[in-house]
This record gives sequence, structure tokens and C-alpha cells, in this order.
Amino acid sequence: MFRGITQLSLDNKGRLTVPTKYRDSLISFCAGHLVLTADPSKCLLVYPQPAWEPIEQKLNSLSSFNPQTRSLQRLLVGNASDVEMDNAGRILVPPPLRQFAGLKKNVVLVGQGAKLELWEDEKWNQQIEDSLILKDSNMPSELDGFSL
Amino acid sequence: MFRGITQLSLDNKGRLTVPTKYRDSLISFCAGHLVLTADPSKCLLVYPQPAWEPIEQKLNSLSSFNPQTRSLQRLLVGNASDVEMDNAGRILVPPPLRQFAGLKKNVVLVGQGAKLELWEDEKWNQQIEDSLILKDSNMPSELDGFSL
DNA sequence: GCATAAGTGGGGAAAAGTGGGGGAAAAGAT
DNA sequence: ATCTTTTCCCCCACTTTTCCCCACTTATGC
Repeated sequence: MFRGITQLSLDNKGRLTVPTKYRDSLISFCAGHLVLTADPSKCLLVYPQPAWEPIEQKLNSLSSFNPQTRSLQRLLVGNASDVEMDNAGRILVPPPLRQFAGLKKNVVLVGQGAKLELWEDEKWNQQIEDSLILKDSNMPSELDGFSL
Repeated sequence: MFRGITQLSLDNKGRLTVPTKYRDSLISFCAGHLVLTADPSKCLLVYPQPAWEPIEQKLNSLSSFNPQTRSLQRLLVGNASDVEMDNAGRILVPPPLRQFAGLKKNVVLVGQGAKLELWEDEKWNQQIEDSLILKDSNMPSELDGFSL
């Protein structure tokens, strides 16, 4: 399980050095085989390949006549991209995905359980700021009886 | 299964070079025999020929008295076109389909499970942007309990 | 402070993309 | 029916990009 935030930079070829703390577990878990895709929040999602497969299968099994579903399929499956870590522990972020998430040089990699999120740092900070003004009244009922 | 997006261009003869990553599996799966047709979203659908057959049979089996069904049959079966990859891995996109999807030079080929979608690049970007403003309230119940 | 490991950048080889020309086959016209 | 014209397809060569590997620089720990 991934947690925590790492500040990183893309080199001028668009490569991302995966932090050492994740590298060994990624190599043993999926031989460095990752899947990158687009998230509606305009960041990228980074899955170990085995964790991605069931999600893609679920998406592909849904009816393509529902416009909402179709859009999700296009966003997630359509942007999904297989990438391999090179032997320096780097991955190449494909240009279309870099463009989608507005990644320039400074990015943050954020652990989120089974996956990681990759954000342009400004967008990440903005997103954190925005989340602070949430009203309690908007809390989903799933969280009833739950406290920190 | 196809996934991911590839930026491509049609040459001035209207030919499309199929990306290498798909070429081998297309040759072994369907001997380079593809079916292109029109999609209601104004893109083109690209099926390996064996994957297309059951879809066409299903469409033909539906009642042609329902106007919606009839329209679907006309759009999909009516526009379906057999194409072969040449030995440089290129396919010729028939002019009527090129016109339908507004394909000029810059296009994107998008993996969607058993099929591929071919978009004029501007239209694709527009479609992705539009999908980001989706409301949760519109999510189909199929997705209850599903998360990324 | 030195040694080892990690991060960064660049260069080169191989493969993939691109474009054009020539030939064959088909269609149309006389 | 034959000749002419056009379209389509296949092949070859050139250009571009991508990926992989190596070397240098920086950080960290002993």
C-alpha cells in the first residue's frame, strides 16, 4: 500500500524517477510494469499493472450506450498506457498524458492505497486548498459514525 | 485488449499507419483484416474482423420497426467497411468515413477493449474536456460500489 | 572523509514513421 | 473488343523518433 507525498521533477525528456522506497516493492510485485492513466481531477493515476487489470475489465464490461459510462471508458481506458521502469528506476510519462495533467518540471507523487497519483505541483496545492473549504453538510452518509 | 492513445497522422493518400504495438496482435488475430464503421460520437470504430461479426449479426437480428434501432443499423452496418493492412502496416481509410469523422491530418487512435476508436484530434480533446464536468448524480447504478 | 548508492543527463543504435514512384488491374469510352 | 486512362496497391528508401545504456554528479551513511 502506498502512502505519503514525494516531490519530484521530470527531466527534459519527460522521465520520472520513481522514489527508492517504492522501487523494490514495484519490481517484486509487477516487475516494474505500471499503467498510467488520466483522472477526472486532471492528475494522472499510476497503477501496478496487476492492480489495473480488474478495473479495466470492469470498465470494458459496462454498457457503451450510457453516455456517462462511455465517457469514463474513453477517459480511463482510452488514456491508459503501459510503461516499464528502466534499470535506473525511471518511467517515461507519455506526452499526451503529460499534456493532459499539465506536467512541466515540478510534480508530486502521492500514495493512495493501491495506486499513486501524479500531480503538477501547483495543481496539487490548489486542490489541497480547495478541499479545506468543504462544508460538513456535504459529507457523504458513508462517513456517518466515522471520526478521525 | 486495446488500451491507450496514439497520436498519428493520415498521409496525403489517406493512409493510416497502425502503431507497431497493435500490429502483431492484429496480424495473428485477424490476418490484418479490419472493419471500420461510423460511431454516433462522430468518430470511427475499428474492429478486428472476427470481433465485428457478432455485433453485425446482433444488429441485423433486431426489429427494424423501432426507429432508434433502424437508425443504429443504418449508421453501423451501413457504414461498415472491410479494410486490409498492407505489408507496411497501413490501412486506407475510405473517403466517406474520413469525411464522416472529419479526419484531416492529425488523428488519434484510442484503444477501447475489443475495438479501437479513431478521432480527429480536436474532437477527441473536446470530448475529453466535456467529460470532466460530469455530475456524480448522473452516474449509472452499474458503478455502485466501484472505485478507481 | 571516504565509499557506496541514488539521481541526472546525454549520446548512439535500431526500429518505426513518412513519402513517393512504379506497376498492375480495373473501369470506361470509342 | 481493344485501347486508353485512372485508381489503387505494393515496395523501397529516407528521415525521425524512441529506447536503452553508460557515465558523471550529487546525496547519504558509515
